[in-house]
Amino acid sequence: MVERARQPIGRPRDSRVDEAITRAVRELLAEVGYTGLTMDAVAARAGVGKAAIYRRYATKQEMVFAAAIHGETLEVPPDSGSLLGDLTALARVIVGHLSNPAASGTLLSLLGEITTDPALAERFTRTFVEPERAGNAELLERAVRRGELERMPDVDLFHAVFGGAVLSWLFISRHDPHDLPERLARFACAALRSAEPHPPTAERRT
Amino acid sequence: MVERARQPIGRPRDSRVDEAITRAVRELLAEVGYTGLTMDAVAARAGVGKAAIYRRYATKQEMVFAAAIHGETLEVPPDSGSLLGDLTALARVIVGHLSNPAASGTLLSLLGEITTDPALAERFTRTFVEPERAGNAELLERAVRRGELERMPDVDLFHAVFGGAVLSWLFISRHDPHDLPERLARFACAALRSAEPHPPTAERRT
DNA sequence: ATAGTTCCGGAACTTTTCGTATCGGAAAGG
DNA sequence: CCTTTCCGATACGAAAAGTTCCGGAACTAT
Repeated sequence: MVERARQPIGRPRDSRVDEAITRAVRELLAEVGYTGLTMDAVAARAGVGKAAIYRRYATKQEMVFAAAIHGETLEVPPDSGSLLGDLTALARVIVGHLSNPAASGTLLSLLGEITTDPALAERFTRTFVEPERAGNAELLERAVRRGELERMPDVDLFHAVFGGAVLSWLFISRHDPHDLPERLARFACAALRSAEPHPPTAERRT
Repeated sequence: MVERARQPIGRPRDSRVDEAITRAVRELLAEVGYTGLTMDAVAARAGVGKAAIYRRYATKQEMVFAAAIHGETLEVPPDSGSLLGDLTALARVIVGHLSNPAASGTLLSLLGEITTDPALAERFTRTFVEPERAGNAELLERAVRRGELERMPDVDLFHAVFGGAVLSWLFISRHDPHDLPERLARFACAALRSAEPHPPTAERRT
């Protein structure tokens, strides 16, 4: 009853095959999109057999998801000394990631699939959404500690506004992103600074 | 040589077939999503032959696009008397439209396709994005005329922020939208009101 | 009325793609 | 040496997109 044989026996998997598959998926996603991507094309470009792919991923959906999130953690930008500077840097990080054609095409196609697949939605939330929300919260906490903000803002709302604005700017309006970070950061900064419960009529003042 | 026969001859198209196809597409999009939608399923549910579909739309993409935007013009909410009220109403309209499972699934899947199809992207912009941006501009102009805003804000940025925030809230964060309109309107209103080029140091004053 | 045109639902057909299975061979452990 | 698992290659069945034909119906022009 002692579970001992933890190391697998048999020929081990070739890590170069993993890398070739991931690279092929990303290239093809950028070129032909999610619906245009075929398993045979992935196998051909990666120079592997289809069996090698299905040994790793059960479905095309799973393969694409894995390739899309492979090491794609948005890092929190370093403390710039001001909320406006931090927000500008954050916007630049998001724009940078979403400007990658492979990542953007994958993200949008995945969003379409998510509406009908609760399990995929759950994984997406844990892998993508939660870490980014936590990063945003950290950035806002710095501003509170700095004294730029009196209290902690509505993190959920800020997260939706900031990420959603970049998403909409790039993929719905399809504008040039070159000066978006400055404009968006100024907009968000203004909103956060004047986040008083009741604006002009100061009914309660300690 | 006189071009006279402008009215088509032969059996006219049955408008009930158009309606049945559109309804079937929307129902199926909500149930199985874009990639899960098949032409055979549309034909079966609509109770029509596939030939009737292909007589109207050349491709699946075109059919879905047509069904998605069928009379889906976001109307500008009536003047509520204040910018905050107008923004809350606008957010409610957007949330209402995007909460429809058929419309939301369609929109997201379409976004994924758009990344690899410039022609589709162009049509999407003209049909969806431009009218909504114009509606936002009208709403902001009311606030300027009312005196709530000193000058016209950055409409492109506002449009991306407002729509993008709802999009992200619903489909990326996947939160409950019931109190989003109020929170988002307050956030955006605060940003718009304090949109001064240089905040405290009033260097130029006429 | 009748001929010509276009529509209708239904069904057969071709091509493409997903996912599985099978093959000979290679790389690891027992 | 033997078992297991991997490898690339290929073949296969099921499903689905898109095309095409059918017999019949509806509408226009003559």
